[in-house]
Amino acid sequence: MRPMTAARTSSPADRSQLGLRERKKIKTREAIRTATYALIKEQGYDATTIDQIAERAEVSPSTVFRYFPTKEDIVLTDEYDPILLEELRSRPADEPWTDSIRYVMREAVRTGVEEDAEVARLRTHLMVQVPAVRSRMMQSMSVTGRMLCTAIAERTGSDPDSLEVRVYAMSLIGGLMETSLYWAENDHRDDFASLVDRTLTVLARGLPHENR
Amino acid sequence: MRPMTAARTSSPADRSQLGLRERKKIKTREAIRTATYALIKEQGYDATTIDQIAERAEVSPSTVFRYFPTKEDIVLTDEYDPILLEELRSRPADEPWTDSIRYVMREAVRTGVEEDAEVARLRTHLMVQVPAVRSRMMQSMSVTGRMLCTAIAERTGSDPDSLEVRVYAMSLIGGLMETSLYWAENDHRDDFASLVDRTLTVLARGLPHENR
DNA sequence: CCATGAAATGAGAGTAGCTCTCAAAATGTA
DNA sequence: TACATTTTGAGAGCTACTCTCATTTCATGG
Repeated sequence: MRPMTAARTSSPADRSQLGLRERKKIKTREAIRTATYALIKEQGYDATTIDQIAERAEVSPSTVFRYFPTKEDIVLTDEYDPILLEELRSRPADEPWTDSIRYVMREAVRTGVEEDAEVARLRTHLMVQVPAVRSRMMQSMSVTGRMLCTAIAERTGSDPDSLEVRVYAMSLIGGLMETSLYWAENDHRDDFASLVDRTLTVLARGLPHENR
Repeated sequence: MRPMTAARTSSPADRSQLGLRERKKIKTREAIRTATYALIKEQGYDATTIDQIAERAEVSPSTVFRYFPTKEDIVLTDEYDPILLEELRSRPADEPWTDSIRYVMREAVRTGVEEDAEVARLRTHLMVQVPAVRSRMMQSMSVTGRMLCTAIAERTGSDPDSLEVRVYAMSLIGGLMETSLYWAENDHRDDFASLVDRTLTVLARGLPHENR
């Protein structure tokens, strides 16, 4: 999951371990991202072309596509899923697993937003503004959903491919997606962690105070 | 909502009422859709170009884009939302609204699949196979989600823009989306209405038989 | 330190979705 | 039949994205 978090650049400690080649690749990746963010802030998403990004990052357009499959991915890509899965597995086995999910989600959100609040805001903002970005986000969320399925199945001893587990996971994803949009639409005024908390409560107990 | 239903072509009775112009427009629209479905069945989605579609439908490529904003829309577009909203409003006020939703969803699904089972299958199949189609579907589902927000808010007297209502609606949408995918991935062997029933149960009561 | 192999990059051509403009054709109306 | 409006076609143009191939950059063993 990566509701709207910053890039998880490998820590500087690791980087000096790597060969010149690897380090250069990381630098290029960052250069492209940085250039993209800057250009989008200046001109908006649609007005920013790959050629412009390439020029500012001082690479060729070909290279941009070598690093990122699509324009949306430059803004969004990150790999939080394995970390999330790891954390979910490391929760005590006797903890009710809905609590585990709540804990892990809150944790993921916290580190994500804290790491680079500005990028988090830009990303959610683009999710609201640019349909292509929103779509790409949903797509990556659904990958996270499949991962959640395996985690939930492990924990509950059920089949990860069963309709029930899949529906549960995707409803969770859908809810969290909407939470991100809500946050951005309200100009990031709310505390995102609290919003996530409320979301998980709704998902667990349904809408409050109504004739259900 | 339109989980994977057929085109709602206006009934023939209405059509003769319209002028030549309107009738021709409807015919063109249908020709483009028919051509697209046929070509996709022959060659697959990606291999089918707009030019081919235009040629088979005997219109110019420009006209194709005049009728459908994107290629995905040729496969997916329909407007069931108003009907869904209408049906939801016509449910008795004292019925628990979760029951109303269950009833309306089941009804929508039933008419949708019955209307043209083959198209329903093709659509869900494409949702699984083609990321662009899936994305477009999710996008249109989220529109349905907003509509659901107003309906739920009407019924429960809550704010349609509140986080809780929005999260609830989108988790519903996410769950139903996954149901469609599940149906297609299992080669449409299951009875779709039953799947929807199970989905709504999960959403209402969570996963069964587990340590929650 | 250099030669050899591998990996990364750049240049460029090509495809297809999609937009926009403008003139021609089809249709409704007086 | 003549005029006004709507619909269509033709075509130019933009951009994301793919693929190929030559060139450059780095790693490594002698």
